[in-house]
Amino acid sequence: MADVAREAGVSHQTVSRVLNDHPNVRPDTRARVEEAITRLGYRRNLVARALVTKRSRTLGVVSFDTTLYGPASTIYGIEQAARTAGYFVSIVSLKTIDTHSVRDAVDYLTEQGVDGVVVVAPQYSASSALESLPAGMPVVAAEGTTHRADVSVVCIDQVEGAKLATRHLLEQGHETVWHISGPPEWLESEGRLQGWRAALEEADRPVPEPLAGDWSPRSGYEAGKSLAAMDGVTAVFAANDQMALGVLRALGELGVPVPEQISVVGFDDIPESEFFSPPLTTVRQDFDVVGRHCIEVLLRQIDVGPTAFERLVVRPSFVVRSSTAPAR
Amino acid sequence: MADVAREAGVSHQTVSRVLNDHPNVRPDTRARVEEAITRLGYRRNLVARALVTKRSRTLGVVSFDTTLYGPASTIYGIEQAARTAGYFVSIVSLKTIDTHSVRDAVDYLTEQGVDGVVVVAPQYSASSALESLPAGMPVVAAEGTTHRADVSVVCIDQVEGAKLATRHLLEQGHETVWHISGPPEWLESEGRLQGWRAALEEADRPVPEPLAGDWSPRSGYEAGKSLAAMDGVTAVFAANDQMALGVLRALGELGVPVPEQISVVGFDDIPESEFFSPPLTTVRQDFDVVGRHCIEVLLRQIDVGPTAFERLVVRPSFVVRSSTAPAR
DNA sequence: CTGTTAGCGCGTTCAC
DNA sequence: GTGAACGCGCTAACAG
Repeated sequence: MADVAREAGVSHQTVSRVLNDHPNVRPDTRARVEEAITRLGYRRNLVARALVTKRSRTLGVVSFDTTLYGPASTIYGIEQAARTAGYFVSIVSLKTIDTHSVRDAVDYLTEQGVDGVVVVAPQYSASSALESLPAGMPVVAAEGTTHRADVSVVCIDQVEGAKLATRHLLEQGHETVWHISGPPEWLESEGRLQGWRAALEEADRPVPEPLAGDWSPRSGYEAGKSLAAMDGVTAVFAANDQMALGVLRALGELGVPVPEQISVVGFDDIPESEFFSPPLTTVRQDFDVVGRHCIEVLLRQIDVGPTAFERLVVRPSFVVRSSTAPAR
Repeated sequence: MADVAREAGVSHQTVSRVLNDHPNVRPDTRARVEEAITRLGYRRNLVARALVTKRSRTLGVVSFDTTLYGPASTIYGIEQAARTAGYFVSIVSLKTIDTHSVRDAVDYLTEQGVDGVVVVAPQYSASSALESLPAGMPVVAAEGTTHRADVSVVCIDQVEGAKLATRHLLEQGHETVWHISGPPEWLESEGRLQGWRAALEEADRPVPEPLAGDWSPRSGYEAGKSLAAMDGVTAVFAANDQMALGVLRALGELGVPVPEQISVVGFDDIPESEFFSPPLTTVRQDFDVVGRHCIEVLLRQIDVGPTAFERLVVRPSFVVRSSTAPAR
């Protein structure tokens, strides 16, 4: 910066003003400085800037297994929105999620001087970790829940999504709908289970015992085999598309035609679902939007202060394809 | 830090020494300082530290569409390895990849003061962007290629993987193998195309015109329909699993039995492949390992200086499942 | 409109 | 083994 100042024949302060779009700079000095900057290929040092402004313009993201479609898409949305707003994104992906690991990750990010943190926290354990976070750091939870008044939440309405799926099946004339649930520690499992049960009860239908899955195609496959062995199963709602894929595979192996004999619905609408055999009817979640909302909320919190607690719920939509049909 | 020093009755230098595990500190003073640190809940300011050491302990990652399975897994590996080594990871994911956007991303990261950059650059355009990067910044390319002597590369042997797939099909007695390729601007498309062609030529077989895909299941679906309409097609090698899924879907729709009439092989081994109908024979890439290697190489480059250029090739493996069978 | 001065929180170099 | 001074590159506050 000193070099640029010398080159342009001004003080380093003026260079700083040009860099920060300060109004009080004469156009021609500004031009001289800008020219010097490009001539010297000068890049400012954001670390030094962060030291004095106490703002690093970096946001932290803590997530569990960024390899999964949901987290990956959410983070993508976060990153795009953050960069557009001029922020960097520093990521920590946890293999095991518990109160300590989330706390540690946030501490770690805090040392680095992040201005705020998004915790992608679809598990109860992660959500409870939110409770113990140090106050003062702006935090928003994506897909989480919390009792704290100073932590904002952005999430997709899981209950509504499950209702959409279940009602669709009921409208097709199915007597009831079986459910393959996700792992119990996930909020999304709980929400989908609730929505499914509520839709069934609203329609006065029997509520079968849900089958426990773990999000993996394999668990869906096992559940699918169990279902095929039972009597009277005509409609299945799997808590995600991977498990629905497993169901499709199991039924295919056993020669049970889908959707003729059994209708199947998933949840997520991963890019592959449209090309499953048969193409999967599913609930679409717009993770991108969730990511963008997270950044909006977080930046607002950073800028206007901790008063601006918000809770944003994104509505899912329903995609009908060929894995569902009217009951015979 | 001043507070801690006061609390422990020492100077802030001594606190700094304790924090950095400096040997010249008496055990009891060290204990006093450590106690003061925990009592005050002190966290050091890494920004200030970075300013004076000129090391931010942050690594940058530039990637295209982090939603895709390959990049997401690679980045996961990178993040794990980096954090283990005590580094932060700052991510930039590009929606369009060209020389300028990659350059801009690296510049952006440079301003932030990253100690090194991993460019996940499976496209030619990204690779060519590597050529124009400013010298001095340690850079490693994951899945890229470059003529620069100061940029290390870590990649998976695409040619070998394609040969594995093609030879497997040939060994099953198929006369030749058809290929659905990825988009031409991707290095991986090129490598897989080459490997497929080489394996065919080695065995003195006719080389059919490849069908152009774009990685999406839809493009595989279209290609599958074309293939079904042709005579004598008994074996297909799709350049990724998503396109293979599309092929499976198209053949299923048309009533062409897989693998009885047509055998299908994919590439990547995404978690879903095992549960396709039928389960997909495919080439497995260990993205995790690639990510870890990238960090190893990058850190070596940062520590020992720019002399340590390396090129690391990871071998893919082959997974036989039920989508391939002997030719009739 | 522009320059001067001070200091952000730390590590490094020297004294002691 | 420990402390005092100095400076990393920048912005804020004030002076001119």
